[in-house]
Amino acid sequence: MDIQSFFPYRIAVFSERVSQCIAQVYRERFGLTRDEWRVIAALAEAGKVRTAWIIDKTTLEKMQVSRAVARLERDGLLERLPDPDDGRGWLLRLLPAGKALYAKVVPMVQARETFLLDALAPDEREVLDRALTKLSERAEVLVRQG
Amino acid sequence: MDIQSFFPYRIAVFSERVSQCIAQVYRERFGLTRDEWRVIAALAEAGKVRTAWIIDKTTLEKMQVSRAVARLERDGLLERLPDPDDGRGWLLRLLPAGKALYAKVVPMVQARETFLLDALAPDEREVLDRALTKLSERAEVLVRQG
DNA sequence: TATTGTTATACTCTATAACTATA
DNA sequence: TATAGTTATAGAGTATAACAATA
Repeated sequence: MDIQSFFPYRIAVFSERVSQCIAQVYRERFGLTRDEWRVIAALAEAGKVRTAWIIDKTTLEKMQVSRAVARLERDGLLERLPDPDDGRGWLLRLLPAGKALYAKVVPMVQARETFLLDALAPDEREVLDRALTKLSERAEVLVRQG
Repeated sequence: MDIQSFFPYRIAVFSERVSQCIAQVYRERFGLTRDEWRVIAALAEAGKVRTAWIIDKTTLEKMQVSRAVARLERDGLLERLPDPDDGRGWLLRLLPAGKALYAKVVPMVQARETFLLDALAPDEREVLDRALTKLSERAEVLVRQG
């Protein structure tokens, strides 16, 4: 077995590199952690939502979301409102400072995504898209079966 | 921007899931860390090599390799021999216990890789392969330019 | 003076679970 | 009894750089 052609290894190295491209923007230029960035990105498209919705959207654990939200609230980027439908939970909403930050980050990371994907022809992009979906389903099967 | 269709996010989630599939084998069943597994896998195909070669093959930092090697040596899985060509370095080689461990892990992780890739038709696999290579090159450009 | 590999240190991240308040 | 979210804590991983030995 050649590790460098082993698919899971290739994906891990590739993913690390792509993540670094994006992290250079949200971390180095805007001081956000990955979790904070994900919470902001999820909130920006949502308006006002419950924590559980964020957890689902971002693929983060409730604990990670809890901590990221605490930091973002402390920094004045979002607010937590009591949930009228469930006294245990909160509704989360970006504040103007959070929206402004998001508006600055998005074009930069989207430019990077575009630069990456421009390496592919439209039909290659389609195949890649479907391949990721199919592989992801199979990976989930394996993870679940242990 | 919808985070769930943002390519770097999709790749990160996908990669995490695939890594988990493989880690279930080498970590949960054989007690290896990711770095230890990479060092063993690289060594297994190489025979006797210098540390620098491992660093190159595994995409790990010299410090991570140094620590993984120290643990693997302590556990009797590999040995370090003085490098006759360079008194600063070492030659690394798997011991029988290391080879035996590798021989047990490989079929299991390869079966998982096969199960994943069987989701794709041969031509899809080719496109995926080329796409990863092209995207990876572009990502490296971005990482380097900062 | 540069390079190989080790060690130190502080920091972040992760995983598990206990805990509170409410349903 | 179960669930939403918080907190505690210990362990693992990460990043930076200092360091000794050798080139």
